[in-house]
Order: sequence, then structure tokens, then C-alpha cells
Amino acid sequence: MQAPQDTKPRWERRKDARPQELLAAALEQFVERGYAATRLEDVAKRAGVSKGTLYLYFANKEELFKAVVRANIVATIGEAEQDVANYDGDSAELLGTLLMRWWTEIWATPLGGITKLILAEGHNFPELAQFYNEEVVARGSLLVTQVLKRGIERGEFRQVDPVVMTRVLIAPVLMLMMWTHSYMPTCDMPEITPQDFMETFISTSLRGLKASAA
Amino acid sequence: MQAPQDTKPRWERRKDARPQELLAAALEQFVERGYAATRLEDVAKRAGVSKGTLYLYFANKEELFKAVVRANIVATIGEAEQDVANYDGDSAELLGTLLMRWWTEIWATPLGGITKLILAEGHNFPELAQFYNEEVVARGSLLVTQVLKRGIERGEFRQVDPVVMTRVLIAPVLMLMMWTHSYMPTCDMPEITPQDFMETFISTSLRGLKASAA
Amino acid sequence: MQAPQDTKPRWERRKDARPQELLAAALEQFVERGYAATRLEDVAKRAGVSKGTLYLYFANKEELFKAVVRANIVATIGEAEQDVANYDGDSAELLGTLLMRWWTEIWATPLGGITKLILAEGHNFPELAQFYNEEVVARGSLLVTQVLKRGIERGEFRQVDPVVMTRVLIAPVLMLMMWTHSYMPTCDMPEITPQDFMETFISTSLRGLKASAA
Amino acid sequence: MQAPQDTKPRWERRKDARPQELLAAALEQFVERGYAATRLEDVAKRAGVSKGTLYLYFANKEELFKAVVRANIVATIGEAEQDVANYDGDSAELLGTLLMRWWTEIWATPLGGITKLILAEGHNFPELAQFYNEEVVARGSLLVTQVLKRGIERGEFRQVDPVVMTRVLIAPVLMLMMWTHSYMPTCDMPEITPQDFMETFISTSLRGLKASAA
DNA sequence: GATGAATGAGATTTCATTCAT
DNA sequence: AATGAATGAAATCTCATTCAT
Repeated sequence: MQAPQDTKPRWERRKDARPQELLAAALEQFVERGYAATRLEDVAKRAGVSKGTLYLYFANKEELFKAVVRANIVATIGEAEQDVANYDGDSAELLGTLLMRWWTEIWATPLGGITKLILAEGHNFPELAQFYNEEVVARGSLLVTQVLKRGIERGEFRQVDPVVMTRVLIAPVLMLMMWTHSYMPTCDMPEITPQDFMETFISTSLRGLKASAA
Repeated sequence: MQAPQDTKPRWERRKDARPQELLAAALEQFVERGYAATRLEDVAKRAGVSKGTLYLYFANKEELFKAVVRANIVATIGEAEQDVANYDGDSAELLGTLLMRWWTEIWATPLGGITKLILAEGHNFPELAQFYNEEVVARGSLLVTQVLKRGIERGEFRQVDPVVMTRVLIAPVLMLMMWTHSYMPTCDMPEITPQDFMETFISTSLRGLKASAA
Repeated sequence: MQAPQDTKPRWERRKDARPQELLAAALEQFVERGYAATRLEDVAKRAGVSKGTLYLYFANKEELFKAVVRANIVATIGEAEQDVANYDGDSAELLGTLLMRWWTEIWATPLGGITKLILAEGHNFPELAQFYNEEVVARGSLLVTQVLKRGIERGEFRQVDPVVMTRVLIAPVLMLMMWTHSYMPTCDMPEITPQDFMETFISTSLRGLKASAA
Repeated sequence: MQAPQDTKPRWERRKDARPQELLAAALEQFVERGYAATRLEDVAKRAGVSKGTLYLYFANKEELFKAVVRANIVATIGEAEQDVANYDGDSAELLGTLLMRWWTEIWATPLGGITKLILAEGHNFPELAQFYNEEVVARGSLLVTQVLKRGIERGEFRQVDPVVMTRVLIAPVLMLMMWTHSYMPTCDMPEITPQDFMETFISTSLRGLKASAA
């Protein structure tokens, strides 16, 4: 007796997979070239389909772009929110871990490419930029802010405005992401690894944040 | 003897001013819309000339863009280099001043818009990106690196890799500039001023940099 | 012994019905949208089949269109021809009845839609237009012409050119049909019914046709 | 001394004429092919310009079409309105003259081609169809209706519903126009001239309209 | 026979670039 | 030097048609 797990004919299974393939190809092309400079024909070619096929799945270029953005808003933030809620130790350590995970698990992934796109060409798509900011940036920021408040309340951090400080802490991570995706491998940050950058950034920031000894 | 300062007839002086006017208009348009989305017709309209006139001064869109970039690489860096060389006081204060001046005198000006452009669409113009990085980012970085080395040597700063730390210190300023130019006034950084950001950033970084008390 | 009327299995009978269903759907869509604006996908959807199925029955869009036209050339004209041949009364009454039946039995039916199509987009299909004119318009016209000749011979109608007069009598009916199918319900003929139109048209024409009393 | 009538350089005079040339070419092409089947490239070619030039003068295909329609709504109706108001003789004669002039001065001109277009493809452009109906059909109809009322009041015509009768009188003229523009020269109305048609139509209708002798 | 995913030619539209004046 | 009408290559998008399943 044959295993009936998948009774669909091959091309139908293919159809189910198509949107993902197209989104993947589009993501790569958009990240590589930017929104405006990306030609749909290239996306199609990269996905191994014809121009017309794209339009079976996405109404137009803008919708394709939006779909790419939506598809890459990962659940990672949700997990991080849990971690922070449950954590019970040193705030500095929590903050350091949080920022480092943010880098490795979010910005160093394709989501980083998306974020770069939004920052670079976002103002041509105001609604999308807003949507993205709310879903990704704002939620992530809130997390950092909460840890900062916690540390301040517990006397671990000195008195700073947690909202402003949140921005200050986020900025270097985003900028690292921009550099990483700027395709200027040689001219950008020769001989510096993201790891180096993040470690130096985190250690310095935590030092600067900590309540003055005593 | 009459003052020979300007013997040219008026329309010829106008002619000399033309390129500047065109570059100014192009800068605004590029910053507002991005490279790809900028139509030369809009640049021309903004400058109050016809489309054809643009081509009298610049061979094509790309050359216009390059000219805009070149024209906005100001001499400010040179001045700063002098200041640093002549300074003779506390390294932390020097670094703080340097960073703040960097913001107010460079990134908060139209040059900021150019930098954003380069970061956003630079990889479509690799040679330009490289040129820009060398002329602006590298020279500026070098300055910061020098101050860091000076501070470390003088025992004011703790032992850090000055090249990496330079990046860490530059990143927030650039990111602030990106945000400032991202045309997402509402969703971006509600109720935070660049001033707040810079102050918090600088004070925290300097604290994190300083050699552990004693 | 079982009735052998239909020994085919059901799906095969279905198969036989398919072309009719497709033609019906195509007729509606063509009439509603016009030839050029009709998308085969919509025809298929309307018929509840897939786009590909259309091509099992019709070689291409043009053939489908032609098939629709051919399928709607009804036998009604044949009946009318019989009626006219057998009639033995007043020519004016015969003509009036003929015209009114023409309207109700032909132009007010989907065939009207076809005629509108031919008139509207027929010159993109010259052969089809010719075919249609010969099969429908010419035969119908001939009928009218015969009645006119009969009336003139019998002294009931005044001396007119029967061929020209035929056109004059056909025109209003066709125009009514155009209006009826023109999908401009409000702007076209407010508060006038086809019935009103036909009655007024017939009575006036017959009056105008009749041999001047005496 | 040279005549200074036209100081513009040649190409500028050309520019002024361009829209008219384009509209003329578009009219021909639309009338020949129908709206949907007309390719802008063909219009351009017919006008002796490139595709892009069309877009200097008309935003898109639909706007071009609308412009063609607007440009062909002649003032003729206005003149006819004057004539009717001033006329002081036999209503039947007035009506006959009106209808004949309608044919020769309006429907037999390019405006006829436009009307055919509207009737054929008008429901794809509802607003345009409405606009056209109001400006051309409704005004023309009103004129006929007024003459009918006048004749009925003066006892020249028998008692008919003037609104319905208006339609009955307009229909043949419009249908003649449809036939004329249907580009089926051979199959349509062999050996009948529009002149024949109109004369037979008018004489029959007037006979049918006149108050029964006495 | 039926499906519907895939195709690609062709249409509209945009815009950097040219060139006669 | 300046103009702006004209161009045409290239991009987006549509849809009749094909074909593997």
C-alpha cells in the first residue's frame, strides 16, 4: 500500500510553493538592487518563471513588495518579548543579550535587507513604512525601553530618559545592518567584523549606562 | 583705476552661476525623491530652466548626480582636522565636541541628504560610493580614530580598538541622519529631538569610554 | 424493451451540451462587453469551466465569436417566410404584423445582441459581417420587400421603390435594438418603452405608405 | 519691409497645430478600428509622429478619445436651433429640412463616426456616453420634439406623442449613419444611396404624420 | 475530456536624451 | 547659450494561447 500523504500531482504542489519562491526571489532582487531599480523581469528570471507568472500571484510591483515585507516580519519579536518578561537577573546582561540576539536573529537575516529597503526607499511608500515601523521597529523598541526602565528602577542603570536611550541603543545596530547590506564590501568597514562591532558597542554602552559604581 | 573685480556682463555672470543653481535644485530633488525616482524634468523645473539646459552642463543623469555629490563634499572636514591637531585639552571633551560639531555642521546640512542617498542607492554607483566613502567617511573616521588613540595613549580612555570604536561612535550619528531624512516625521521618533539624541549618545559613550575611574 | 432514446451515459450527454453552454456564456459576455473587451477567462468563468476547456471546443477567440454568431441565426426567418407566402389579407396589416413580430421574436432576443455586435465591431471581421448580412439581414429584408411589392401591386401601397423602402422600415427596428442594448438605461430614451416606439413607428409608416385614399 | 504676420519659428507654429493633427489622426483611426482595437502607435504613425509625442498632448488613451469627442461636437446644433426658432412656415417642410440637414451636416461628417463609436463601445465609457448624449443627442432630439409640438398645435400634424415620435424620426437617420460607417460597402445596402434613403424616409414619415387631410 | 499554471507577444505609459530652432 | 518638442528604449502590465498533468 502506498503512502497517501500527498495526493496532489506534482505541478499542484509546485503551485503551492510558487508564492514562496517568488517572494524569495523578489526579496533577493529588491535587497540587491533596491525597489525602483528592480525589474520584474529579473525577479521572474531569478525565480525561473516568466514575467506573466508573477502577475498570477501578485497584482503589481507594489503589492509584490508589500508581500515581501509582510512575509519577512518574523515571529522572533514575540519570542523575545517572552524572554524579557520571564527574565529575572542582571539588567545589563539582559540588555546585552537582547541586543546581540537582535542582531544575530533579526538584522543579520533577510529581514535586515528589508529594513534597509524601508529606510532607503520607504518614503515612496508611506503607508508601508508606517506599517513596518509599527510592526517591527516600535515593538522592538518597546522591548529595549522596558529593559531600560527595569534597570533604572532596580538601580542598575543611571537615570536616563529610557525612550531617548532606546534610540541611542538601536541606532548602531541598524547602522551596522545598513553597512552590511550596502554592497560596498571593500570600502565599507575594512577589517571589522559585525561581531567586533557589536561587542565593542555593547560593552561600551553598558559601561556608559551603569549606575556610577559606589 | 577702477576695481576690476567683475568685468563680465551680467548675463555672463549668470551663466557662471548656472551650474550652482542646477546643482542646488538637483540636490533638493535627489534628497527628496531618491536617485531613481528623480525626473530630470523636475530638477529643471525647480531650477527654472528647461530640460535641455541641464544637458549643457551635465552629460547625463549620472554625471549630474556625481557632480551633486562632489559639490557637497565641503571643506568642513579640513577645518576639523586643524582643530583636532591644535587642541590641547581633555580628550573626552574633544571627542564630544567633535561628534556634536559633526552632527550640526555636516549631517544636519544637505550633506546629510547626500549621505543618505549614498547609503540608500549607492550600490548602483559603486565607484561613486567608493569615492564618497574615501573623501567623506574615511577622512571623518580618521579624525575620530586619532582622537581615540590620543585619549588611550594619555590614559584618558580605556584600551579599545580605536578603529572598531570609531565605527561604533559614527554609527549613531549616521543613523540619526537617516532618520532625520527618512520623511517619516510622525512614525519616526516621536517626541525625540536630534539634540536630545546626540546629548544622550555622547554622554553615554564618553562614560563608557573613560578609563575606569581611579 | 427499454426506450432507446438516449443510451449515452450522463457525462457524455453533458459533453454534448458543453458547446451550447459555452456559446451561451460567450453570447452574454460578448453582448455585455463587446468583442475586444471580452476576456476568455470571463467567458469560461461564466460557463463554469476552465479557460483551457474553451480551447477544446473552439480554436480561438475569433472562432468562438463566429460560432456564437452562427448559433444564433435562428430558424425564425423560415417560419416567417411561410407565413408571408400563405397570407391572403390586407398588405398593411401583414406588414405591421411582420415588423412587430420581427421585433418581439428576433431583435428583442439575444439575437439582437448579436446584431448589435456585428454593427459595432463587424468591420474587424469582414467575412463574418458579410455572412451575417446575407443570412439574416438580407433574408429578412427580402421578406419585407416582398410584402411591399405585393401591396404596391394590389394598389394598397403607393408607388415607392420597395428596396429603398425596405431599408427605411428596417432601420428603426434595428436602431431600437441598438438602443435597447446600449447599456445606457438612464440617458437613453427615458420613459419610452419599445412597445410605444414600435407602435408609433408602425402606424406612422403604414399611414405614410398607404395609397392616398381615394 | 517684410510682413511680420507670423514671427514664430516654424516648429513653434507646428506645435500649435500638433494637437489638431493628432486629433484628426486619432479620429480616423478610432472610426476605422474602434476604440479598443486602436493602437496608439498607429495613431502616432498616422500623424507622422512617435508614440511618445502623443503623451505630450494627451495624458492617456482615454483622454485622447475624450478629446476627439469634444473636438467634434460642432456648433451646428446651435445654428439649427436658431433656424427653428425663426422659421415661420409649414411645419412639415421645416421638419423635412431639419432632418435632411441633420443628415448632411452632422451625421454624414466625421461626427457620424464618433456617434457610431459611442453607440458601439459607449458602455465602456459611461460618463462619456452620457456627456455625448446630453450634448448631441438630447439637444438634437429636443429640436425635433419642438417642431413636432408646433405642428400638432397648428393642426398640421395628427395627435402623436411628440417624444416617442422624435425617437421614431431620429432612429432611421442614426441607422443610416451606422450603415454608412460600418465599412461593409458591398454587403450593406447595395445600390441604395443615402440620398435615396433620406428622401424616401422623409416623404413617408411626413405623409404618415400629417393630419388626415380634410 | 478537463484543468489551470505558465507563457510571451503586445499594448500602454514613462522619461532620459537629442536636436532643430 | 537656451529652449522644449520630439524621440524611442525600456518598464509595467494584460491576456490569448499552450501544455503538462
